[in-house]
Amino acid sequence: MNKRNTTIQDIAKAAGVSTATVSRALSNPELLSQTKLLAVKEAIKHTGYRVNRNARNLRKQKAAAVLVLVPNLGNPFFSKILSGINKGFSGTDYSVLIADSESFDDKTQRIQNAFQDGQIDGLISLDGAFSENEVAEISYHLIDKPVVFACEWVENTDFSSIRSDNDSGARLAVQHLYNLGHRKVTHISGPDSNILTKVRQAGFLSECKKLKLELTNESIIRGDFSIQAGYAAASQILSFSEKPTAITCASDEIAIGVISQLRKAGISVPNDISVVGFDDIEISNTYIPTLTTVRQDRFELGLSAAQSIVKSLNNVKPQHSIYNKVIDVELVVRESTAPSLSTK
Amino acid sequence: MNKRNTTIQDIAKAAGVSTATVSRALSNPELLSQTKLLAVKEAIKHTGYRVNRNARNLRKQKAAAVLVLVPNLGNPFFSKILSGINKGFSGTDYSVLIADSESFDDKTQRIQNAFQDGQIDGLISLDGAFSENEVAEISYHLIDKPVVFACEWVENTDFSSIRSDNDSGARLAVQHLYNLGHRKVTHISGPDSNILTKVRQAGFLSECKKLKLELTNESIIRGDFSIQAGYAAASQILSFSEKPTAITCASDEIAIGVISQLRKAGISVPNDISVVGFDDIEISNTYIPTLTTVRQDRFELGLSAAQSIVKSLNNVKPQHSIYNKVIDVELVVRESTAPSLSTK
DNA sequence: ATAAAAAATGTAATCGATTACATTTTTACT
DNA sequence: AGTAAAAATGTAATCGATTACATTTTTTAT
Repeated sequence: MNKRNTTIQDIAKAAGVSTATVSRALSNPELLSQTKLLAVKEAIKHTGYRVNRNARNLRKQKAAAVLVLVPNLGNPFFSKILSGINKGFSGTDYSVLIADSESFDDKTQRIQNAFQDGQIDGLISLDGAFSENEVAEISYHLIDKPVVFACEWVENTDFSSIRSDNDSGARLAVQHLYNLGHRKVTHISGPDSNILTKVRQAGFLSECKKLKLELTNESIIRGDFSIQAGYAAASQILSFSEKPTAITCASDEIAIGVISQLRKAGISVPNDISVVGFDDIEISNTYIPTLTTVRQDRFELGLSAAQSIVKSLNNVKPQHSIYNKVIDVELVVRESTAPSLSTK
Repeated sequence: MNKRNTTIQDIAKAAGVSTATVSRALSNPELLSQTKLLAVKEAIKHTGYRVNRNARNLRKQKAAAVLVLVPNLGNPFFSKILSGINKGFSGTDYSVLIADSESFDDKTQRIQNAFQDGQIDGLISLDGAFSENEVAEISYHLIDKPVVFACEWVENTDFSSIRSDNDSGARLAVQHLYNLGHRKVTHISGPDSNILTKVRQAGFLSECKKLKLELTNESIIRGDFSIQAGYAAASQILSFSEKPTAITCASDEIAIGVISQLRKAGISVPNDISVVGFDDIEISNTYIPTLTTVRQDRFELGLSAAQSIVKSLNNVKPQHSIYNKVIDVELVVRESTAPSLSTK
């Protein structure tokens, strides 16, 4: 009933070898003679033996696990990234732990603890909202531990990161609208402190200047990435004396909020105003109208992050090379944008 | 540089006590005298000592982790459930491991291995697609390990489960349409083998009978839960000689697909046909028209599942009581349903 | 004041694998 | 054949905590 676990000792006995040999069969089979290796394998198959992770990790001072820090697990935006991360670790023997930034007060402490407890070997953070202090703490305590940011990142730091080409994305949106004849474009951006907000907004402004589009203090509306922010922004736009003919948004959710709110006010997208989103989330292809947007490959983002961690974890000597990868984005033209009326 | 970890030995020395005392201070402080307890606490604070999880788990034969099996991590439907699960484990010292059913061939094997390796103490499965054989395997090998299904479940088994009241949900939808005067209703269901499909479909049929609504072989259209299934179903409906005046769907995604496709064919929702969804996913409140749907509380589903696992894990003697919880659903009336024309 | 019971603390075995080091066996070369 | 080098294997210490059991200290009751 209360049968003891099969251990390496049992296998050793069954195969007529020492425990060292069994252990080698497990992790360095090339060191063994065919005879013994076979004997051990046979014994293992026979008993259904599996190595005890805790024992191995204790001895090896490893965790065989990686923590993924998600800013808000409830937000579906992250699911595709998680899926990519999972894919990246499948086939390795790392487990993926998930934690929600929102669920604890002191992120830094929590991360440090996890490392120190021997719970994790590496960190993937989808959350770029770290203060200077926090970054300093992490850098100091986690030297030689692999940390990579995916999607978001922290400015002016030495952490590796995988990100989309947000700048190009913002520019592509403006160019597309420009080509459709639009000359008055407004950008609805994300929360001030967010790095994605900054980059996309900068890209927008820079491209507008390049194309000599008029810029006023009504050219940028601040929000967050939510549908509600879209509602609010739309209401603001409705109050402008001179309305834009097109809008670029920092997220698809904003775009959807905007479209829905504009429609309530009797303004049709794309007939009256064109709208471009950012992300290409699931619904964008089914919303009415379907959404012209900048696609970022969230799966790839997660996959690359995972692969980069696996790589540095497999290097015997922890190499400190910072790895930055920028993933191309793509403009997906759908129904929410149309030629500007003024030029028609 | 290569400083050894602070261990319980160091604390013992610093506090002038034995390692046993330190260990007790950690897990059973009530056994100690104030003096010693304080001394140990002081030493711990001073050194920033943290217990090594692997050592503790090895000795205790625990993992302090739980596996969450997700049918498809990329599907945003699950994110809110995950969020609830995470909440349920926050404040405990269990970690949450995540795995994607899709990413491995042999689910059962994978689960068993994780348990056997000492990687996990319990399992939450959001995936109800287990064959009889698989269930038998799991039941046999995982007696006394807490396993709970959330959202989906497996019929005729002794596993605990947390589920929404899918039957009531399906009935509420029909009643709502009935009250609006609809007498010809079609149900678009999910994949045949899926348990949610079965229950919601049964509820639909039963309620139709109860209300004496006409049922034909066009009353149920088979699909899966996707937007694409909605497209396909809409096309089929368009080909019916006698079209329904209302449609209930096994998911919001289906509903959105249907609405979008119907609109392309010039049929307006809700003016020509009413549509009810199921789930109340994020977009439902912003889609155009906003979606009348049956809300299931996904966060609560995850939270309850986590809590039930924590409870059985904390019981010293593994109790085998099967825990089944059914969570109420709620009909959320929005714009996609309207009184039937024929009765107006 | 003393025996018995209860509380506090300590000693050392234990969980199950890995690996440094030692030893034996095999191979290669003169 | 004899020896050095290489390969294979074994012995036993080790990772860091927990806990059974033993011992000491304190409390309680007579």
